[in-house]
Amino acid sequence: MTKASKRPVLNDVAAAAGVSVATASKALNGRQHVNEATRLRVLQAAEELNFTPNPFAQALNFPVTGTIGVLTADLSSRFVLPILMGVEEAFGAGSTSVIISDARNDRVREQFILQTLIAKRVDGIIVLGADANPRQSITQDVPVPVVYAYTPSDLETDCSYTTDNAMGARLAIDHLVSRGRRNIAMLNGEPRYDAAIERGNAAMETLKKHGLELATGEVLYGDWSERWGRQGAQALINSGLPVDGIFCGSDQIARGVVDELRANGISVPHDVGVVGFDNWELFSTTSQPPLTTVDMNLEDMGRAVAEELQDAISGKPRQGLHRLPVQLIPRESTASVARRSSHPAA
Amino acid sequence: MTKASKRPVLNDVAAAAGVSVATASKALNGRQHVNEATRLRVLQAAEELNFTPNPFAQALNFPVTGTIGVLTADLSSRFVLPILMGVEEAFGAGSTSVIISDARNDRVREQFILQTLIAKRVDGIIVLGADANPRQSITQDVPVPVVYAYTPSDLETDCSYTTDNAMGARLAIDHLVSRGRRNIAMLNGEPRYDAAIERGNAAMETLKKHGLELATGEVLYGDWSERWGRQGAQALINSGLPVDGIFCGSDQIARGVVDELRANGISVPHDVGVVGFDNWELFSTTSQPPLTTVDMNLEDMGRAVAEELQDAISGKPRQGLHRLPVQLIPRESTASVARRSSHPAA
DNA sequence: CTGAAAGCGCTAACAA
DNA sequence: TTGTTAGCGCTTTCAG
Repeated sequence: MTKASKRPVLNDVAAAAGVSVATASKALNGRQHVNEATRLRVLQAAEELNFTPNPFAQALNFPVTGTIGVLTADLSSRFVLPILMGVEEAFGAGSTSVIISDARNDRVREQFILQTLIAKRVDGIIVLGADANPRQSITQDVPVPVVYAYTPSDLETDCSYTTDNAMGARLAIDHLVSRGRRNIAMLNGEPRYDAAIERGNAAMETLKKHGLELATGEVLYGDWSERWGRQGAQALINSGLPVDGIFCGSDQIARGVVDELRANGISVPHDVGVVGFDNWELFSTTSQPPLTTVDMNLEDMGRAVAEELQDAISGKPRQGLHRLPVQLIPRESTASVARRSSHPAA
Repeated sequence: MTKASKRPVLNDVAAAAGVSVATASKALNGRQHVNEATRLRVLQAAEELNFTPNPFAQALNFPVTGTIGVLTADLSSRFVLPILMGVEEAFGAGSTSVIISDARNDRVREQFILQTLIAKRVDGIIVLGADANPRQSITQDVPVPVVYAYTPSDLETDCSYTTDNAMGARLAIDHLVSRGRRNIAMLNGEPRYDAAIERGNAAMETLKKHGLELATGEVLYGDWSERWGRQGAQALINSGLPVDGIFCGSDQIARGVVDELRANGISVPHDVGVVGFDNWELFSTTSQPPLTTVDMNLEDMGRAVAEELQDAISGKPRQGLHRLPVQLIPRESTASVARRSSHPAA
């Protein structure tokens, strides 16, 4: 009965190459003062033995450990996942590993997780929220750099990344106007979300720049649901206003709008152009017609945050709130068509 | 300029308590042969200094490292996330940390990730797939225990957990029958998925046990979409068959069915009872009426897999394919109502 | 250019 | 019951 073959350690490599561990170490780590020939021998020995250095032993010699922690407020959130994927991608390629913990919207749990993370000696922490309203800073509770994603910190001295909601609204309105729409309404989400407010205000300002106003005089707030989209559309229809463009606070709202309009014999995009927000493909691409919408590029945000944290860890911290650019995805719900407005009908 | 205060190490605790590191170690780890009084002193010193042991130094002394790896085929999959949350919850409470890596459906990337994980000395690996079709085993490529979740391994000697699709179909059919439905059709997903086949076959068998047959003679296969749900419903209507119950392979299909039936003036559940699969709340609860559906309890699966891996790591490996029970969630789409079938109409 | 030796923080025999 | 000592696997002076 043979003993289970243990993993090779540096000593084994050194022996196989006929050198000391010290030399083997230098050779493998690309240090200088090693004869090129011996370096090659060491490298080859390591290769043959299938040697990988024990990261725990390495960590013992270095101040950084090569792991970072991600603290999510709510893993199941649709916004969190893409960001997480971006983070994962940015770090996964390199040699840092990502420990993910979900606080499940529980403050107590969050504190516990933070303790655990720092006990595990993470080099830095990413705090990942599910909405755009600022949250309480944790930076002072923790001895490592922290970067906030999506949900910014309430401290200006922290480093946060979030979405440029105003830009999204601007793009949406500009797009509708460029498609010849002049009577634009906005069906927004819940006003208790900063994201909704930012989108709403920017929409109004942008219209003003075009010398226009909202068809309804003001932004219509509701919640983020399809149901509200249907209700809102119905209300617009009932109002008798000559609305020819609707900017929605989310794709779900837009989906409801499109369905309701169609149900009332109003053609999208022929009679009314509709723009959504989020590019949640489940809704934006399966809608009939598919939705023009604003994509927040959340995976990019994940990558950006990851790089920011890397920098902070290596001693180049930045501070402030960074708003990442968004992108308009044009689809059929605002396609250019010969329209009523060019030949004003009854 | 004061030097940045280093983290306290065991030595500091020992000094503060006036004992040696050895004693301090024993005291903190609950070993015996320590005077209760000194143990208390050590504990208190540790508390005051806010000491947490360096996990890397600990790992150096133990065969296990306290980290496990999760290899996901596709992090963005709706099925993967709940399982992941279960895993996270099961481990997160304890002291093992979970490293998540997403292969993005890329075999090459998958191999790379595996190398990385074993280089990081994970104690075990969970392979998390996005569908129920067996996948190639990786167990032999890796020196640690592996447990497969959702997507089982193609090796019977591996340990896999997946959904009991047959049970789901059984529950669905039993439920429809118990609600008095006798002319049941099944609109299933894509036949290239084992999950679809298993659900389809079990549905037929269960009907047979009730002395019934599918209203259409056979299972109708399509894809997993709302669109197919609408098409299928339309086809059933056109067929003129007296269908009073429809079992759908997914909630999305069911959603399409319900919408199409309503659009044709057919009442759910009054005229036709509809059962979905997945309990994807986005669809199941917002559908009108809300859907009776089968919940796969994926978070439980995550927990089960986590425990299984724990056991395997501590030397109690199990093998074979485990099918986890599912659960019927009754909602309005099959509510009991005075129905046509009791007073057969024209 | 190479290797012996010390040490990172902790645990575990073994003495005392 | 306690402390001394020797590692775990690796990196890094510092002699040679």
